[in-house]
Amino acid sequence: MNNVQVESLRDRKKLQRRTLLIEIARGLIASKGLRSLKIRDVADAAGCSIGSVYNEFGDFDGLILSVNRETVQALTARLTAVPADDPGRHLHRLADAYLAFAAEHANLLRSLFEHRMENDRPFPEDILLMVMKAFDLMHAPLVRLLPGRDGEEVALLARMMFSAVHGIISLGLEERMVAVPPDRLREQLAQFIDTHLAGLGVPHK
Amino acid sequence: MNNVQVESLRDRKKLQRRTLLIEIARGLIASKGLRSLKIRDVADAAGCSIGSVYNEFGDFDGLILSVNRETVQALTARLTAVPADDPGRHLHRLADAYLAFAAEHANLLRSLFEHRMENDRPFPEDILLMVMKAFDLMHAPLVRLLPGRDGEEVALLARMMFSAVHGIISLGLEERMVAVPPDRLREQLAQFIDTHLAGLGVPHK
DNA sequence: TACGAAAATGAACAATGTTCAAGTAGAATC
DNA sequence: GATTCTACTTGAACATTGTTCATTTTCGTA
Repeated sequence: MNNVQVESLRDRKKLQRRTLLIEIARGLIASKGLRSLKIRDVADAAGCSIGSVYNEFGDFDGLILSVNRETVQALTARLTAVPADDPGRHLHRLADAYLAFAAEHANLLRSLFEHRMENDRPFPEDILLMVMKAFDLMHAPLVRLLPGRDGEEVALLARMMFSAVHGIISLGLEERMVAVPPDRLREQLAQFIDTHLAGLGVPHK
Repeated sequence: MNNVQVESLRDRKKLQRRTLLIEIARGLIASKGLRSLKIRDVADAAGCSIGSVYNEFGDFDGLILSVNRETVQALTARLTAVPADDPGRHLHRLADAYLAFAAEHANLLRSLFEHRMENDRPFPEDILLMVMKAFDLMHAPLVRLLPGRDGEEVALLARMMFSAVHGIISLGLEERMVAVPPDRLREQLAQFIDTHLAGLGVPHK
């Protein structure tokens, strides 16, 4: 069997529209929040019928998940691009990058972390893995900063630090809860990481 | 004017039903998640009409907010009841209490933090204040542990620590993201607080 | 060109939040 | 106790929005 398919006109148009639909949905979520996203608005903006959206994504959740998938990909790409020179600086930069992404795409990140599936359907494995991979990015620098410590301990520590940073950022940016200005948040995150590293016995430069 | 109203039969029934409706809505949110809450289910379970729910809460958001209001009250009560003897132990107990509450009422806490209002309506002031007050509970022990430090600095630190604890717990309990067992989380939180205090220069007992 | 598979369509349906005209029950007045 | 008035209750009807599917259209292939 030949898996190298010739890209037909049909395939090209299909992919093009899929991309367009995700693009439109992302724009709507980003600007007005997940709760305001409507299938009909997406279909209208894309100039196609509601049925085509269903044909492409199965259901509403499918569309949302496709947007969320790309969100976590974009986040991971951004975090992965952070230079990994000095491990201490690496941690700070990871936190900064996360903050910048969260500030720019607050609603998209909320959609990723807060969206619940209909009827307890399982959360897609691939998105879960990508989130885990993002969580793990603090692992490498922590290993370098804490040589000799138990491997699993450091892994848990990495996940915990990431969760802490996530909490500080997501509550910090929550407008309804008197948001801290991003610059102020940036300082706080830096202080948080320094303090925590000091507590772990890492000498400060 | 006399504000001491005689409690009429009408008032008593009204309050009784209001309480019942909130009770039912809370039970449904707690057991099946906010997304599964339906006005008709609530009205049916309470043995009244849909219209009466509207009459009492204005709209769907009103009902949800009433449940959330009681959730934050219950949380605050629980955190306030924590003994405040030694400031270090106080911090640990606050985190433990938060964890216990979150583990017992995961869906209610999600409803409190994740529910978005329709059409950008403002978040109710009183709930905001109660959440802020809960955040502030870490302030007093930190002041005792860090005498001589700038007041505003400590206030920000308290909010940051609370946010970090919130992040560790809420991501840690997220089943879809491979939840950490509560006992394991408890250890991690204790370690987190100890490490952070050490980093702040607080001598460990 | 003719045929068949795949996709697109949108009317109809289902679920669910919301409104409101009409009815009912409790309070107030006599 | 009867009457009147006010406030509450009701549920049918409506509006919004996710979902389905028979029909039509489009595209690849023989």
